[in-house]
Amino acid sequence: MKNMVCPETETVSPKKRVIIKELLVKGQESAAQLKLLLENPFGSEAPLSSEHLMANVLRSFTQALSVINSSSQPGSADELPHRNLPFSVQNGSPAAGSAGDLTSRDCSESRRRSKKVGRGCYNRRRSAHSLTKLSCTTNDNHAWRKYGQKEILNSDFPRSYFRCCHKYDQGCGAIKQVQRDQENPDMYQTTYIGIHTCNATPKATHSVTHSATRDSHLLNSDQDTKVTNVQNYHISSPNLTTKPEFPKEDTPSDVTYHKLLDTPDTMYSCIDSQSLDMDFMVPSLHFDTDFHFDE
DNA sequence: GCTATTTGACCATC
DNA sequence: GATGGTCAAATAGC
Repeated sequence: MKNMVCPETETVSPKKRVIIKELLVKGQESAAQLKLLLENPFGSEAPLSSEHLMANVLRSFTQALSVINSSSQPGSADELPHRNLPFSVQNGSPAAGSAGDLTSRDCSESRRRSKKVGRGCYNRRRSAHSLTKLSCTTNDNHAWRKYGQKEILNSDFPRSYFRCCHKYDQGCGAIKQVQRDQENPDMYQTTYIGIHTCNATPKATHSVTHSATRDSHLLNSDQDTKVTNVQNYHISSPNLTTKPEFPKEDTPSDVTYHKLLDTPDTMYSCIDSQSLDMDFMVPSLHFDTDFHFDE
């Protein structure tokens, strides 16, 4: 959080400054409440549960970051980001799937006319806001659709590419890349790029896709009523996965094979990698997963 | 028949 | 030219 003041904030309008300040203050208050709750879980009189407070923290900072980021967008409106806004607006980073996705959709039109024409009219997402997580599971309770897999140089395991199932129906531009950890094959390195702009709540995702339906007996039988708070990040063993091995490939074809972590979607996907300090937000929390923020 | 996954090809970036 | 990200036809599963 020490780098919270981004260059973009220096160009934002006074109106936005107020909004950003309010959001940050709100987030800080929620974080403080969460800290109290965690320090004294039984004696706390906090009106909200830890997961609600966590969600509030994340929501506040996410919205603040979105406002900051949107200020760098030409023609961006002076208003709070809305969940249903097109990905390009909310995400704030043209490379974070917005330009790429939109142009890809445009290109898909021409692609129908000619297979050879229009390919490659997407942008790489290297500069997109991304978050890398190392975990024994790849499940984040979102509905993802695999769209590619690639052998990576100097890596024993291929990298799988997923995008949100609501890319086309809701324009959600969130994607993620999953790759087994080189040193510890039981662990998965998951990189989240872009943010979820879809309305689908994580729990509802099982009914969205065939794949999710197929695996819903793993997803929703008991986990989604159980795991809703941060304590569930403490996965003690990779053996918790219901499908420990992937016969055909080294990365999961569908993350829903794994036990749920029920991670709040915003935890991964709505964080500006340059300006977030998790320790500031939740100083006493410990996650089994290692968060690593890319540049 | 519909939908998700696989996989080779294409293309942008480095 | 090498590498990585994405597309889309082919295939598989329900």
